[in-house]
Amino acid sequence: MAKRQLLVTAALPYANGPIHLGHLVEYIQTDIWVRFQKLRGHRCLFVCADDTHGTAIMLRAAKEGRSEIELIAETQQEHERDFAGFGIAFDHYGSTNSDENYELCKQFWASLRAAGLIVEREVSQLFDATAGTFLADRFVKGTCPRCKSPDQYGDNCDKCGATYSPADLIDPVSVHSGATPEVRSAPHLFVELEQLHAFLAEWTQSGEHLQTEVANYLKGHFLGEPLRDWDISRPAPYFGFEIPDSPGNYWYVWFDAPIGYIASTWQWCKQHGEDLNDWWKNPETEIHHFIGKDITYFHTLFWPGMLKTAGFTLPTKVHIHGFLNVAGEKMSKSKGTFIKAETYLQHLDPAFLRYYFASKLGPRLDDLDLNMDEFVNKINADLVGKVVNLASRSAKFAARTGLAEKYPDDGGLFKQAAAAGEDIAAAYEHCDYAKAMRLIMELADRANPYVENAQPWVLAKDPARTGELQAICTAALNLFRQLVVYLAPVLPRLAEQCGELLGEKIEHWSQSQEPLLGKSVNAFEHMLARVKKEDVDAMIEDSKEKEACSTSTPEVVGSGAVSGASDPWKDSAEPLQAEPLAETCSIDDFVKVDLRVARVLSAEHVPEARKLLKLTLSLGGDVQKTVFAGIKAAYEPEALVGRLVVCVANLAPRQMKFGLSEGMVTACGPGGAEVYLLSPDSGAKPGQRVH
RNA sequence: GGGCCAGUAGCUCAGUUGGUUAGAGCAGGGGACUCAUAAUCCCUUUGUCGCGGGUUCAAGUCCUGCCUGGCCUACCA
Repeated sequence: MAKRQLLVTAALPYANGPIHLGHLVEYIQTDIWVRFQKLRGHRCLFVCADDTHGTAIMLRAAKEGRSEIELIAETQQEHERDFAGFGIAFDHYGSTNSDENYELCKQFWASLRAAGLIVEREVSQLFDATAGTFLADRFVKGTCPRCKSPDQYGDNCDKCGATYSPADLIDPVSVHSGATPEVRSAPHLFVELEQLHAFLAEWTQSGEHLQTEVANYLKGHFLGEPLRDWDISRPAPYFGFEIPDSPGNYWYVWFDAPIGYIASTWQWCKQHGEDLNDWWKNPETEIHHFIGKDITYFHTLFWPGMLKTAGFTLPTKVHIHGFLNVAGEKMSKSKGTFIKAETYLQHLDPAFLRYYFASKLGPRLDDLDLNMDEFVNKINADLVGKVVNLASRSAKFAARTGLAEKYPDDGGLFKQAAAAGEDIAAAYEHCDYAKAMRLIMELADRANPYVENAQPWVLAKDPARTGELQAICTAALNLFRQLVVYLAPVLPRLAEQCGELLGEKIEHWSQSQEPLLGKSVNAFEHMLARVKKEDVDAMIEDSKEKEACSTSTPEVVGSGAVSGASDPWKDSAEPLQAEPLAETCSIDDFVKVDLRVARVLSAEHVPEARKLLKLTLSLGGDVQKTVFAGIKAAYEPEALVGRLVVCVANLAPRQMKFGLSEGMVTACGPGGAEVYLLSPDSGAKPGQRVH
């Protein structure tokens, strides 16, 4: 087989938070692929780095009263510790805040300028004079200019769906300081990506570089119309690199982040006396990016465009995966399913998660689900019961005899499993780890009955039959070792332990093709402990507690912080953080809103609507209102009929696709299935005003 | 509304270019063994292959319409 040269990257984690299990899907997926390629004898370099620039880092550092440099150094240390804990073996882990990255950014920039892709335009943006910074759209809140809903973000209204610029908001407020921002205009630099349209259409649609569903997505959503200019600069103050020919302006974090892939490679090259061009300007080198579906846009349009313009090698493949759900739902801090890497490692063996993810990961970008019962079962049944059991049931005997000189008749098992190697390798190569694990476990399923039939424990009692015993154990341990070679990309620690047991390191895929003979066998030591459900439960419990106390402090915006000392409920600070307090309003402002108790007379599904229920409310007497409420995911219509709710009774009626909505019912919660209607205490009567 | 994916045993899934009687693991039931981490082994129950049409000698597999779920996107709130 021709030796390939591969450069592999995983997405750069942002230096603004800890690694959690969702991140680890990607790093484990990538690490397995890299280990597989190395095991196959290819030259493979795995680089990554912390993504360190941008407004979020700058503001957090300010809030914590320290420098950005200090913050990103500390975060990077934590990230590297967590990755090491899960056996993610980067060849180099850098930072986007490096000299090499700045140097490369300048090169890319010069190329973009030379190609005539950069244009300058004035952009009006809200400016927070208190915090001294321009405000990205999501850092401004205010009242929607169209439907007058309060507390909307600066780019669009999640009540009426209007899109607008933050300057259009009524009574805008900076999320950072609570100050009223002012409109300031500043020159911004844009990349005219449309000039590369033909190239990007060809590159994305060639069928070679992207999963088909991704190619279709891009075709349908972006490439069908002119590509929009990309605003690539941010005015000072901004934590990042200043643009050399545009003083006072900084490259937007998404410009320098992917360049960090190259910068990290360069740092490795410097340390190892290699030439960067051999990796990034060499058509023989394959470049593979592993990313999550949320950053598809950047890696499949901007990034290839930048690489093409600057004369670097384009990615051979961009491998895109889905998100992680836990117990069938999005990870939730309050439910303890938002599990940090660090927390996991306090309770469970990283090998478990590596194997579990491997058994679930396919080549598509479907989301995957971490189901705790399945997790426990898979580890115990597959790894402990099937694979490791082969060694633990035969190694004790074999320690006495050593491995035979000649491989015994095992009914063709070793040969069959060796022949399966190419299928397993192909599954790894195509990122179909679920298939690879399935194939490997099929082999394991055949190995245990062999031992069962051979009854080594009977032979062990008869000294005259030591030769037979040795033969059986030689087969059993070789079948075990063969499985471990196939599993080595997923379970590197198990591969090491197998190497220690049999006195020969596992270093190459080809070791699965020939049995190991004539070696002594060391004393068997436990390789994997069974997973206990209690440990899993404890981890989840721990994730809940951690969250409750860790968020009470500095990040709460505008909190008159409740003292934590006498708070027996330990309510999380998350909801308030997710939606900071609105600007102070006067009593006069408040009385404009006429809240009334209302009884739900009827509630029905609106067949064409995804989120809406149609409610008929009574305000007493014969006053009724029809209201469309976005609570379909949370409530069954039948359950609402007869109950009292609080409605906004003087809201301007609004024509919706499905009819006229004459008010709204009050509810709280993040949305989706988590919506909680307000109810008055018993005794309230429809029509009464809420004061 | 548009795009993509999925729907096969109680659960998780396999099923290659259409080709015998649709499979595996787990769970359930019965038994065996005791080398092994209450591990293992043998036997065993369960299927309108989401639904309806069509192509074909032959459809889980191909085509088409529909239903359900997921993700994305848009619109409307």
